Amino acid sequence: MQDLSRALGEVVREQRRAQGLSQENFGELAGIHRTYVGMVERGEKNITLTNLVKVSQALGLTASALLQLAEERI
Amino acid sequence: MQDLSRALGEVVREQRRAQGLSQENFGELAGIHRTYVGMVERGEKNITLTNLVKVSQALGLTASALLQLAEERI
DNA sequence: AAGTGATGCTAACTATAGTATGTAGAAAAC
DNA sequence: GTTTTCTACATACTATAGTTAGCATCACTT
Repeated sequence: MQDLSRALGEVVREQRRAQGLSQENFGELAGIHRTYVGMVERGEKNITLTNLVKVSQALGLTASALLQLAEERI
Repeated sequence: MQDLSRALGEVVREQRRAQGLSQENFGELAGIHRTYVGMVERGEKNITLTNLVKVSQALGLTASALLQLAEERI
């Protein structure tokens, strides 16, 4: 979903900032590239399950919990 | 995740069968190809968010709820 | 045992997710 | 006001997700 990707991006950005991390720091922590973090946060990417898990873990959340936060925004 | 994909596949298969649907019927309902349904159920695919949502909706679940069921199996 | 429906599996293709580099601009730090 | 940090964006590349067709097998039905 387009809306869901956008909502997910918002949640990721907020949670990342709440942890005081730059996109670059966060990317290293999650094991993904800094530019990709930006794309996800802007809702430009249709993320796969593996990367959703990476992002979730870096935020200290389960993938389902992160998704639920995104769903609540729609 | 590999484990999570496998677990997700198990859940999808069980839920689909609980609805009395073949992979083909389910595929049509979800808007995805029957062989792809098989691949997902066998945990061979790293599903994207859009397809996770399609599958979830066809099962009458939210994406986060479906994912949570999968996570509980690991 | 022949026919039918459901699923597994392979293989080829196309679309796009994911990776990486470089540039530019804004905001904060100094 | 210069430097540093962060992010957006363009572009190009490569990996793989997603689509499709075809064939094999299994279970059930008649």
